[in-house]
Amino acid sequence: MDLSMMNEEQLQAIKSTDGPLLIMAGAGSGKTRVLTHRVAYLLSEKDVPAYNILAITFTNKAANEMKLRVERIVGAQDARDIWISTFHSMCVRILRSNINYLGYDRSFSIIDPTDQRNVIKDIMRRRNIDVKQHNPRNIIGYISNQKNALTKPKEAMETADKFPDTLYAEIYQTYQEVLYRNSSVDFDDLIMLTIELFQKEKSVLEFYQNKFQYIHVDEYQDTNQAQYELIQLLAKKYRNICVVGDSDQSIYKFRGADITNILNFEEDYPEAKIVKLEENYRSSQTILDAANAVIQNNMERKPKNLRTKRSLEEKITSIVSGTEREEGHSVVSHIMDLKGKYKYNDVAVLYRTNAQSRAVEDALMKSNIPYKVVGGMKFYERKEIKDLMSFLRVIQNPRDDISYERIINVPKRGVGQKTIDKIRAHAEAHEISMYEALKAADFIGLSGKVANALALLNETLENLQKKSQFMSVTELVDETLHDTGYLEMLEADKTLESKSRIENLEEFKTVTMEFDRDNEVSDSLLFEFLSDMALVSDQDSIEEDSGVTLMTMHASKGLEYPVVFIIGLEEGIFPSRRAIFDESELEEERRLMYVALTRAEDRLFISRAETRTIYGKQESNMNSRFYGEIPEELIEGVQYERPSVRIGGYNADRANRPARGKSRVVTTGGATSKFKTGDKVTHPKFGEGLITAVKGEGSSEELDVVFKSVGPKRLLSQFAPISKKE
DNA sequence: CCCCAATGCGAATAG
DNA sequence: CGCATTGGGG
Ligand SMILES: Nc1ncnc2c1ncn2[C@@H]1O[C@H](COP(=O)(O)OP(=O)(O)OP(=O)(O)O)[C@@H](O)[C@H]1O
Repeated sequence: MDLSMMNEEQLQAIKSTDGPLLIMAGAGSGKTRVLTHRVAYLLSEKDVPAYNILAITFTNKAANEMKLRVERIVGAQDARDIWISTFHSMCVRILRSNINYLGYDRSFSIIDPTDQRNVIKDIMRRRNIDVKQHNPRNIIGYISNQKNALTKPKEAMETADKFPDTLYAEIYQTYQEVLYRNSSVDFDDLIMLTIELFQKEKSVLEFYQNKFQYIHVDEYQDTNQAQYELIQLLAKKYRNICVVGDSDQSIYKFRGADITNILNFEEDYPEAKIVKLEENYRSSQTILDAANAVIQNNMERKPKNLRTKRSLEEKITSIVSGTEREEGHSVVSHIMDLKGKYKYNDVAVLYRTNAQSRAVEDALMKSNIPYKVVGGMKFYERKEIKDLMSFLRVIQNPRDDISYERIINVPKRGVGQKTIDKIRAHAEAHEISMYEALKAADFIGLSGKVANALALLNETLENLQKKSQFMSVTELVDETLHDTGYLEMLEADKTLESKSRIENLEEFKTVTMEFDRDNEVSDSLLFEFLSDMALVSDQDSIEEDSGVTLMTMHASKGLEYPVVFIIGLEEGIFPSRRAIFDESELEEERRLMYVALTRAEDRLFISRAETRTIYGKQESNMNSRFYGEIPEELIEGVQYERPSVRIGGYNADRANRPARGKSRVVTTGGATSKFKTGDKVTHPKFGEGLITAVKGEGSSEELDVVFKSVGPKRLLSQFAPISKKE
């Protein structure tokens, strides 16, 4: 096997096959390449059977790419039995074979996040809990946290000691019962239930422990407690565990990721070997210098320095625009300037929130530049697609009342809330599913017309269920749309909207066709299709075709582009307003900046707007502190002003001054305002403060002020007893 | 039961 | 601003 293109450390990582191994891989140091070759090395040089190898990747796309690369090195035959997948896919696979031990059907559904929300709201409604007092979002977050920490409802109830946790724990319990009755699981259950299974059925755990003698985990810094536990269990017997990660790239704390997993690896496995990959093969020295400088502002980190053989090349270009629309146009004009040197495919535009894509999209569209937006409002979130998916889920899992309720009146067959309540009551009284309950329609007390319509629906579903056993997914979709009358309903309605729905369903069939191409017809086909669909990530759906790529910085993790734009570098946007006053959240934002910076190979553009429209209101934000953390000699396109204020340890020097550059200078806050971002003010009660944002205008103008004494406050300009200092 | 218009309220990152 | 809920008339 040819390993000549590997450097010394990479070789070490590849060849240290036995025992625990921690690969601390800096950005762009070739960890993906190392992981791939390590797996290939195990197969071809160490004669480890593919059957005994597990590799966990962060996305399905990465899994498929790794599979292909391993196949290219050792041949498809030798690679066939290897498990390369994400945590979630792995768990689906394990649960599919074993979930019956936990009482769920093996045809279980993976609940859609929207349905999940509806289940929570429904539970709240039944318990007369006001959704205005308790945001379902918080409850979903609570439940997710519990599951990531492997806390069962019972335990959550016992340990909850303060409101609203006490209430949330009860909702959690009911929620879990509802899911169980529906033989449905949510994303977090996939991991938690797999662990539960392993704990309950030792033989199953032993089976997988013996199977997975060589375990690899990519992006280990972003694993959560449950995933950590799962790996611990699996690796316990053979202790051949190789984890790869970079603690500076941990950006998923908000969904439970725990950076201490990677930091404590050496304690978990005292015999662990550690290999550091610190040579970056991706970026110019300029870009790397910027990234290193920024991340150095994080206090809670082990020092590390990435090196590269590349030299100081083109400087980082700073773009300052008046509004977000102008920012979009600036980005586009810079992209046009790159014509000849780079293709559209080489360019990525990164931002903090999905909503920021809009202005860039508009500008790209006007200039006829092809582009693709990753994530955001997905194709699969459209009504017609969700309806179809609900039909398929019910066909696959008749216990899935959650999906059944969605389609029970689609197309319209005169079923309303009253009818649903009746069926539900009957189902609950007899501890059966609604679908099952309808077989006894006569006893429920429905009107003849409705009862007939529902009997027909059930018959249709039963037939489709039979068809699902021997049809391809594409065929089944066609049959479903026809038999249920869904397509007919859309065709009968001649509106543009219905036309577009039909088109979308056609489009959906290209997805099913691709799936059918790769998968044999079997009685597991529909299950696999549905679980694959549930687990697609944003990165998975990045299309290959030419165009500029727009995505959040989170979605960009692991990717690389010759040209990168980072937009919206403003306090309150990036770092996010919600992170500004919490040191550890701020460090996470900074790591996100680090990830974004290190995506770039050659050219990097950093951009901000003086004012932007947020929820219909004009706001003006200060320059992002991250901007100020990049050494100025690496940046072109901006002149700096003298440093001035310093508040709460935040170096406001360059950062808070409206920078002057290529674009043009805009006075923040508008001409009518007395105050502008960056002004130092005094307040009779709060003392000295700094204006961090000016919103709205005239009498409704609001000021965000950070006071030295009391921290952040929002004041109405008109009434605030403050005066400008200096 | 269905549909539309008015209203009111919330608001990040994601599998 | 955009979505979800709500209330009234058909
Ligand atoms: N030994 C090598 N010689 C030349 N190029 C290499 C070598 N190792 C890796 N590379 C290149 O470096 C780039 C970065 O590799 P890779 O994507 O694996 O990095 P990474 O460690 O996953 O980065 P990140 O953590 O930032 O996502 C790739 O384009 C890869 O081809």
